[in-house]
Amino acid sequence: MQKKYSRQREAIKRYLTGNDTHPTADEVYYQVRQEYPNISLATVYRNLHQMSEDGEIRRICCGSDPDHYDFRTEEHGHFLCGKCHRVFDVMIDYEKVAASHGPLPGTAGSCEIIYYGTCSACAGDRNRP
Amino acid sequence: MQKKYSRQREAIKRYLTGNDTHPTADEVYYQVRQEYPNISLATVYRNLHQMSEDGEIRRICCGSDPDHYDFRTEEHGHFLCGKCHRVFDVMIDYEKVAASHGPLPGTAGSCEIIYYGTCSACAGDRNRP
DNA sequence: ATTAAAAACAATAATAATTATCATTATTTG
DNA sequence: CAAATAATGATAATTATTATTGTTTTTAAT
Repeated sequence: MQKKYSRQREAIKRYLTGNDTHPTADEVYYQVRQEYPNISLATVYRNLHQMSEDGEIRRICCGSDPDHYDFRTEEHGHFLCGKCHRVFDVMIDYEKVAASHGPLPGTAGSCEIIYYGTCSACAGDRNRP
Repeated sequence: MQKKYSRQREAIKRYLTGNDTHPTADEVYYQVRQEYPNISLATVYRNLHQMSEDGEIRRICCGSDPDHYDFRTEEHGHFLCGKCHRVFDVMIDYEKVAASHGPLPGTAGSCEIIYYGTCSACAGDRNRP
């Protein structure tokens, strides 16, 4: 099945690329809807999935949060804020990490490093009761 | 709501503790069923969730696999085999890891490190067509 | 430009994993 | 032992995601 162009996919990719907050399928859906009001959520999922398969983008599975998507494909880590549910990039020296773990039970194709916490913005506005 | 004893929860905990393959809720369900044939899947989920909240066990969210549960609560990493879907422990020196990443966008409560690949057992028996 | 073939679409049904509800049972405490 | 309440089993509901299907776009060839 050779790939064909689609404006919907392009819009999805464009939104992802222009945004360093790594959105979920839902967020992409609501944004791209501005431009294509009758785009289907299934189309968003289909294209996000396809593009990650093709290595064009990266899917980030973080905890119980729905999957987020990242246009940066180079190896790097992430930080999920438990309050605003945004995902931030974290620069990591993977060579150093490789040197700091014990033997693996097989061969690894990839390594995901995710920090869970509260981002400084959310820690700032504490609206106490 | 103060906690009460339950034999079902004990059986779940016992199975988890006696097993270093980190099972999913489903696997726990089918095992504990041997002992308590009419335990409910909801009971399994409820207790696994509750125990992770209480810090008695750890929930491992790995990729698109259903959640796995680990009786070891000390900080360590994991390796998910994409073929047999077993999760293995990986010893990691977190101090070294902390020294190998850039600044975080907030304060992290935990850090999950997961390797995705194929375990040696599964790499061994390659039944080619 | 027309048209035929294939891929992508919108709408929606289906699935999988997990959580919530609720009436009944088990555990604790007096 | 009896009252109070947490835990259970059964099942409904929810959430995120994938599959299906009939229609529309895109591509390539006339």
